[in-house]
Amino acid sequence: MEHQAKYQELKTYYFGVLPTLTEDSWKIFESLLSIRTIKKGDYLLREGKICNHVSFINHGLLKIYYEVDGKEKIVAFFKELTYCCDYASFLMREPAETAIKALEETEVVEINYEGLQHLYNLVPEANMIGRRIAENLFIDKCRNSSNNVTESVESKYQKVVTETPWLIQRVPQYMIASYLGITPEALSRIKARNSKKTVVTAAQY
Amino acid sequence: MEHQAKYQELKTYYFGVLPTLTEDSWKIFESLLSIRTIKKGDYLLREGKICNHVSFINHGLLKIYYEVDGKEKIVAFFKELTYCCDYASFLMREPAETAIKALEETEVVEINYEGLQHLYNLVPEANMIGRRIAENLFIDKCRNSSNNVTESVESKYQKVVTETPWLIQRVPQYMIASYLGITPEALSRIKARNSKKTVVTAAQY
DNA sequence: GCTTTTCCTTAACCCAAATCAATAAAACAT
DNA sequence: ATGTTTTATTGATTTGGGTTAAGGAAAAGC
Repeated sequence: MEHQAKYQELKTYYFGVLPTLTEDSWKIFESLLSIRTIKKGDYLLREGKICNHVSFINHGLLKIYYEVDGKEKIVAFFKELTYCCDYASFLMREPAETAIKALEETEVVEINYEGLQHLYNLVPEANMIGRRIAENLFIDKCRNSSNNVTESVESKYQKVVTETPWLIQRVPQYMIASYLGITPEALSRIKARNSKKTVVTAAQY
Repeated sequence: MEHQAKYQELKTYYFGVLPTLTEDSWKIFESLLSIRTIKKGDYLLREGKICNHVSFINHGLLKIYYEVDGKEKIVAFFKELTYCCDYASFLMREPAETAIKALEETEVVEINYEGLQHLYNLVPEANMIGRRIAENLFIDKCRNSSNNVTESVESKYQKVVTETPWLIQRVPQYMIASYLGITPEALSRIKARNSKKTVVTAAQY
């Protein structure tokens, strides 16, 4: 099967750190997966729809965001070799308050809600994996909002620059601004201030 | 045993909505629990320590907060019949960035990290419970930060007033302010503005 | 190549909330 | 009850980011 290599990737990156499933369990899991491609600018999930899949990204880049009085508030970016989902909508079976849109041509391997419940029933060990995934998601979310509370916009931007340089490369600055919770103008000013500082500092030596 | 009633409460409120454990599994779980009381003003968890327990609150009230340049940033309040933990520290076995402090005399029933892992090993169904708990925590966190992004300080305050009136009763206003991410002065002004509005509105009829 | 659209920057002005400071009101203790 | 500490309010001032608007740079389209 052509997709075999994709699934192998998934197995390695997604579950590599997790307790391994038996070959049989893995087969069951694999049988529940499907592949989807999303063109740049298209939606993986539309606001108001129930999120019905957990998607593992083979390649591409997506954003998850709220739309509040006409303006986007980007919550997160998802790139290849991570999973992507409005987990709140997915788990609660409620309409999503967010939308997920592809910023680049994207390919995902996904499992749908029924498939996952099926898996939990058929393969009890999968509960442990599900637990770890939920735990990791929660921890990430905690770190994230901890950052938002603790740090200034300025240092949040610095963190993006140093910790996720790929983001700067791959998305326009106004989306970074939205992600940081400020306007593009404000981010532009912050950058200007910083580069001025650097020049001054450099000039002193 | 004197604590029996306490554990019954826990069983009802904490696991009531969750798939029930068998009597035997429950016995194992129960054997791993212990009781602790925290005096008003004392810590359930100190910043920098690894959070070693998930605590179910029998009675009392706690706050979880960051301390950033001398000022508290309150993340959440926990009252009786909910669970309380710095889950990020607990799961990652990392020093907590938060502290948890009792705002009232508090009694908790808790399970420690080793106990919980032990439980997961002995009672595989517990993984499902752990999964559901992590999922719920994550969803709560999502809702919360969604709120923070989407809504104005004003409407966040209104939400606290209408949705968690007990908070207003039980904690001083400056902590509500911290929870909302503003200064006590700012909250005082919001209240003043609102009551003025109400008076004006009332006078018009 | 040139045009068009999209994105970024800069400036002037405005506003909500922070800060600083002083006072008032509650809560607590003896 | 009275003094002490803690909490809440109000005012004056500052500030960081929002808003509006305009011009420049870079990408995308043809």
